[in-house]
Amino acid sequence: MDVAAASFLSCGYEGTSLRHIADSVGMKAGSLYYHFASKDELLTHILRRGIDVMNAAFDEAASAATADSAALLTGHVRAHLAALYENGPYTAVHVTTFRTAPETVRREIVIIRDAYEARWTALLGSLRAVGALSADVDLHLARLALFAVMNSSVEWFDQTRGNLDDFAAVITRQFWHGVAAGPRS
Amino acid sequence: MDVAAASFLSCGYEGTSLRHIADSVGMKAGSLYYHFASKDELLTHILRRGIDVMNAAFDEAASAATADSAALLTGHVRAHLAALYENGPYTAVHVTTFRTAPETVRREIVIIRDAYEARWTALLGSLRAVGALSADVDLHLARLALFAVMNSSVEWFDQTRGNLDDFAAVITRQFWHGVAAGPRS
DNA sequence: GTCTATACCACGATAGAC
DNA sequence: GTCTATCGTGGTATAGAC
Repeated sequence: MDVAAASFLSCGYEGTSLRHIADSVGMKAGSLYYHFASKDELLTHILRRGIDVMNAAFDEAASAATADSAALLTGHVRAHLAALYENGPYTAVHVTTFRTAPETVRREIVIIRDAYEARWTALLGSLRAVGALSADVDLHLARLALFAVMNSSVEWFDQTRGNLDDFAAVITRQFWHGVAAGPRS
Repeated sequence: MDVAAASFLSCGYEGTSLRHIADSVGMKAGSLYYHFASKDELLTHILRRGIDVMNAAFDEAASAATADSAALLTGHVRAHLAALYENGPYTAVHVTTFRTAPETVRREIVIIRDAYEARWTALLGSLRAVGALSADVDLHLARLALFAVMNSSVEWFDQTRGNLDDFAAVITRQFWHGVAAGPRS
């Protein structure tokens, strides 16, 4: 499954062939069907596991309760990035391959995916409730923007060069305070 | 080419078949080869055109010289989004399909793509030079974050429901000032 | 649980008639 | 400029031996 996830990650759904996966692990293509009923089922398993990892990371970040809103958010960003980079390709597959997956797969996965995203929207909502987040930001848009930065980073962030804690901090900081100089107008 | 671009956009490189493209325009697959030497060349043409559109949009935004830095940035964001949404699928293909394109295609396109991205980094650099942008932001990271939000929006922004000017304004505002409440710490 | 062998299909691409 | 016809390849998936 590791090999399959890596292939889905870099080659996409249609670009991944069961023959190549089997070859990579020293098996024949037909043998894979002892473990999985179809290519779609294999991908579904991988995507499911990816979301499980994300949820576990979210749980851990949530349990480290902090009074400071910015620190709480940084912790969650760090957790999401860790899921993306430190738990094999399962989570990252989501970012790159969900889009082109067959409709049957998407319909099944989108449910748990939405649940994960809802946790983030709720997190931002709670930050707003305590007055840490500006009252006029659209929670939905804010979450999408944050996800966009975190998820797109799989295409350009080199984890061998940069520290993940620093990266999470700088992303959160930019999201939180913006890039403008000086005091807020 | 419109049909081909739409297919690359929604199905990806491997998921797009020349037979389907031909069918959609009432032709036979073989006939396409009178116009294009290969599938790769077809995709290359489309990606090239997408970048041309983006550059033209950037030019137009740059020509509308403004003293106000935030307004200048908003204009460029509006232009990039317009390229994404108002010029057929050519620009959007870039966001979704470049990643899984064959290496030969990517190698050719990445040059002009990098040039476009460099224009944005230069734009942000000039904003910092006039003191509008905080001195301690990483220009490269800031550009990537902004691109992440703009480009990912093709997957969730519904242009039939939202006005593009408003959308550009809200994205820029969030990027510029952040989401935190109250005065900057 | 993995193998061999294979069915069946869709793909990109080419050749040559019209 | 489009057609028909076809080649060769590689895809998912199945059947049955071991």
